[in-house]
Amino acid sequence: MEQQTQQQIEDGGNNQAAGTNNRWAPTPPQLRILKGLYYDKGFKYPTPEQIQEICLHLKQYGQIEDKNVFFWFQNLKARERQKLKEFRNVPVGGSLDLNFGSTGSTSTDRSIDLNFGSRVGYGADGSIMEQRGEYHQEIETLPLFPMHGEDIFGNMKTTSEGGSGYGGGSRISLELSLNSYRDTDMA
Amino acid sequence: MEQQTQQQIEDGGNNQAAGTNNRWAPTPPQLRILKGLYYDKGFKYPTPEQIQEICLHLKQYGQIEDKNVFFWFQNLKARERQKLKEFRNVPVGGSLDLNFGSTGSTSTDRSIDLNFGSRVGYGADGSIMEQRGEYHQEIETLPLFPMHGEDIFGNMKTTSEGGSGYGGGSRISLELSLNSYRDTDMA
DNA sequence: TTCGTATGAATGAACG
DNA sequence: CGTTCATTCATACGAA
Repeated sequence: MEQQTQQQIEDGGNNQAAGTNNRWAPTPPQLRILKGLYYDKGFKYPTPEQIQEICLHLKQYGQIEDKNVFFWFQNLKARERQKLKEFRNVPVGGSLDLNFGSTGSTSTDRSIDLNFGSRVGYGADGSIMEQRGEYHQEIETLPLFPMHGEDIFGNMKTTSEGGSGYGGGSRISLELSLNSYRDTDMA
Repeated sequence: MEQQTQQQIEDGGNNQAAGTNNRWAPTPPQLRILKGLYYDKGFKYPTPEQIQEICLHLKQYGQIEDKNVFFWFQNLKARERQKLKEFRNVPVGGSLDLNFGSTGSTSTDRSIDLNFGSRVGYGADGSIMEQRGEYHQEIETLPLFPMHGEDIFGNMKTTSEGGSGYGGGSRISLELSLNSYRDTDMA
């Protein structure tokens, strides 16, 4: 995704250039309303329409965008969840170990679930191939798209709804497209 | 610097062994190619076969699996749509509320419009035409969610569609909620 | 200044 | 497909 998104936060007419406020921060009234919705009303899952509405109302208390409201709810939910999860394994023996609130540096014992292909029918291999000994650096003299004479179209389940009916007819154009991005600078 | 470039991507030689980091992160070349396909080529709906092909090609730029490509396209499509959804919606009353969207000042948003899905189409005047079975005109008073103070602490998921789709209801109650925090004093 | 924490923002992954 | 979850990056701010 574009990663230049979080820079200019659209001042609605009042601009201060020097990187003073790059990042939105809720004004006290905004924060009060948001918290009121979340905690008092238990309003935690606003729909996009409701996000707009909230945002619209909050605009009278300061500059704000839809995505700010969106992220605010997302973050609050996520962090509440996270805290609960970390409280669960507090040693019941004795000493309180209040290590929550840290930025994930504390090694928690959350089991990593590499559930693969659970629902997404692309049924790939699922094998985590370790990186090769040396990293394949992006070389300028990248050879043309290597002939995939192998049967790469073999183990695909094709259960995706995207099945347009054809079975690889557009391979040529895709190949060309991929090749056209060998070393263009657009990152 | 107009880009903060989420570091974490591809430590340049040795990806972490299994266990430390599970989440795939596109390397810059991979990102470049993917974005090129999506934006420049307008390639948004890869078939499973094409996903494999793309993935195979991208493997020379770092570890990657089919599902990563799959998710990448899914997420980009979803978020672009979500953005459009949040930034439209001028109140039907006719307020002079404009410049909702804003992040596009210096953004390299070269999103080439092309065949959307099969759900909504845009008229020449910018109006949105539902292409499904029926219309739904008035979006004024629709008691969507019954939250007025107390019994809301259940598990309200407020999934916008109540059957016929189209959220946008709940204006009344939300407004009330917003108004109720006009001048209360709380933390 | 440096460090730690709180939090906005981004995005990969997954659910229904 | 739209929405939600999980994890991480980035940054503002206060304490040491």
